[in-house]
Amino acid sequence: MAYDFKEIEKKWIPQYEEFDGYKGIDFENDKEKFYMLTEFPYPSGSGLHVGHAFAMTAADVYARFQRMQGKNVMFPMGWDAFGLPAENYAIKTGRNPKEITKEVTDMFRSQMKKLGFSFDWDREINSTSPDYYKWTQWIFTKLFEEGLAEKKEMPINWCPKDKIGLANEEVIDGKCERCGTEVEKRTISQWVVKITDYADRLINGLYDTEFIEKVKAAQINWIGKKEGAKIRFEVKGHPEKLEVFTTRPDTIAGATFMVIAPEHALVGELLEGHSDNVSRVKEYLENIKGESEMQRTDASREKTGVFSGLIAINPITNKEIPIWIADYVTMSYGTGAIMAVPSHDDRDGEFAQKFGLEINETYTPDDQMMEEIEKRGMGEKAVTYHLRDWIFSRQHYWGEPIPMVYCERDGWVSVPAVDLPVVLPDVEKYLPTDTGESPLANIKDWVETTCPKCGGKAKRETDTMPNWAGSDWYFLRYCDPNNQDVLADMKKMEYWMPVDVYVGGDEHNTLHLLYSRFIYQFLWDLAVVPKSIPEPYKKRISHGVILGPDGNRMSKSKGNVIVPDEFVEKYGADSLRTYLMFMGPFDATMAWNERSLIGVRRFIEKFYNLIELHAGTGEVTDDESKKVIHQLIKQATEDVAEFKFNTVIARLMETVNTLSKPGFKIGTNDLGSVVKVLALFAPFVAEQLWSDLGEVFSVHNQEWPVYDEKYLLSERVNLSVQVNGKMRGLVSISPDAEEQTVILEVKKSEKINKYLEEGEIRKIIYIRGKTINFVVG
RNA sequence: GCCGAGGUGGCGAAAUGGUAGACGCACUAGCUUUAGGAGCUAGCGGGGCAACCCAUGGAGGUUCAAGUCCUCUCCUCGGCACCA
Repeated sequence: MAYDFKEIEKKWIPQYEEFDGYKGIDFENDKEKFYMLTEFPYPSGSGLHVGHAFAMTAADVYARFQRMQGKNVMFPMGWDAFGLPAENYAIKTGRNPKEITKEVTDMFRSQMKKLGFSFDWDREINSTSPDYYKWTQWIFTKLFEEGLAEKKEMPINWCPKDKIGLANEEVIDGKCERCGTEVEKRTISQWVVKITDYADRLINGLYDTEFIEKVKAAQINWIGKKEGAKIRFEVKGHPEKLEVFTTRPDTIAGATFMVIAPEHALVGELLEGHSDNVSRVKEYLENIKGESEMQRTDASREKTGVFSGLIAINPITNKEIPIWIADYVTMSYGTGAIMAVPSHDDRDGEFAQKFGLEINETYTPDDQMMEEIEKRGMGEKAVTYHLRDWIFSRQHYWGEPIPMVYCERDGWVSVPAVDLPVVLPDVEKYLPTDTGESPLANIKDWVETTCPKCGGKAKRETDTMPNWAGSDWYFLRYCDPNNQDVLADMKKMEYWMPVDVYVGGDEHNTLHLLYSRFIYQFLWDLAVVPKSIPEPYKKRISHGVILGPDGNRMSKSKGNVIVPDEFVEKYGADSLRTYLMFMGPFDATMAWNERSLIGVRRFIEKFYNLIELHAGTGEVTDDESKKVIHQLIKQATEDVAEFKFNTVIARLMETVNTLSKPGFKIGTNDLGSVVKVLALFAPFVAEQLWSDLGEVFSVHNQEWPVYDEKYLLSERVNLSVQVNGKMRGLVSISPDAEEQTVILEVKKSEKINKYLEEGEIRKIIYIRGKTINFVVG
């Protein structure tokens, strides 16, 4: 029978429904546990993307490998299903996002099964299920109770068209992600989570992990810890001193002016005063008000600013220095005020140049300066972070309701655990209201409630959580997905945690990864996760990106989107999976190429034919076949462990090419070993071939083959002969031949001898089994 | 500007400091007469009839030996960015 992937898939896919080989078993202490995690997708209406297929196939290959190595593997999957696209679709169609989510997750699940991912479906979770978000809400109440969440006035990105607050990540190039309108800054009351309290721990915790370098760097960079000093400058005629943050207190003698942000409190005070400069300051503020966030943060832009009329005193030089207002200084970093050292800082220099301010070229940085500053009480050492507190409110419908109640008497009160979850109510309209509140604000009898503390009248919070909330702790829920009493059973977490390998995309290296590490550390402080495990993820690796056939990032507008289903249909899931893993290194950026996929398809066909040819013949494997097969096993064992899948597939191809030549005899056992290697990549055809070899279901819970060194030893090896470092020929010789034997053999070759006779042999370097180099001169 | 990853045939890519280009795609020639994006054999970095010579972004260096290690430099991609 010829290879027919449709028949094979039709036959085997249903068999895995009841298959327990893919399930992780709690407390299976006879085996080593292995927790393999790949990011749970946002299930969008357009279905599983080829990027998902790529990342998940890689994780699947690795999970299968660990399983065959005899480990008890947990490889779960779920849905991160709250979010804007479902809400937008609901707004457009008037349909309930709950229904839409159900349809879409059903579609995703079925696509994943068709692709042969070995997920443990008993552990499936859904962030939009009340059973799940009960605990997302519970975590929030704890943050509040521990003083890490508070509601305060915060400037946010505001879309004037949609009348909605946007998170930074929802602003693309200064424009609203949904409608493309330029966003404005607006101040509204928002829940804020103090992730900055954990900044140092989020850095230090990285040293306990085996994250790849790039991920560690991205996190450290994002947190942006800077050590420096806070220094106070006297302002003439003003009672309060002006505090600045600087990383270079040693350069203070070079500070010839100061700059404050337009939002700085001092500017507000100034406008109430009678300075001659007030009108000019007002004019400047008016000018920059119209600027978008994007314009303001464009580093290449020419600097603008205005003299405030205020004069400060440099505490070291005692010179009077002017205070300027400029938008290149922002309130969100440091103190919103700087001492400008134009001779040392490019931006300050540029500013001084433009406005004709003094530049002190003669000063030199002074190592003792900090000591002096502290002694004189002018300032002290300080640390500042780029990481900002996490704005946790969204005025959207499709998210977890923030489980808080506002009482006139008691202020904000968290909903007690017994009353959780606060279920997201059904609404008529999913659009935000004119006031910028979430649609929940329209449901009177939901909003109006009683205070959990005093029993008096109170109102519910109508904002919902950001889409990061559900993914902050999902890896814990997989350990115990149906627990009604706690977020996950402690013993089960102790067994499964930490995540051994977490495969994900670079786009989540800062936000998701940092947020979830923060929440885990917070839960650790609450002692609701195992005390012995301070970090949730042992190893984080990031997968590559698949570009469209034109070499560009896939996008609907470019029309270069690859939909995996189409290729499953055309060439089969096995070919698609194997091609995805063969494209290049696991972490590289690679362009889609259908011709190469066809090449992989040819290989699978050839593989199929090879096994079919030998199956049931009762052959005894000959030495040459043994050698080829054991080389394959060795390379596969080593390379799969390092996520080097492309080279394993190359070796599989070589193996099949060699063994397909006439004359090889291969027994069932050895055929089985080769099928097991293929099973990682092409699970369905491997299952078929395993069955054709007369073996019992399933190839996927077999033991990984072990190679025997004795088959890898060769009697002869081609030794490269170099003369003065240049390759001059090969001699076929025993790999452990003595140097004298090699030299005798080399001398037999006229071709090589010619070079040896060009001079006297001064030195011979012989590397057994590899090379011999004659230094002639 | 900072951080990270890279630069090897027409293309995707391989190479514990030891035969550069495995494997795949595309291409060429020959054989097969083939309803399936076929199969088989051979060739396939550049130059040269050849012996050989030249080739891993560029320039130096270490070494018997460098794509691989070191120094400098150019470029590409990804992330962050008026970070004080």
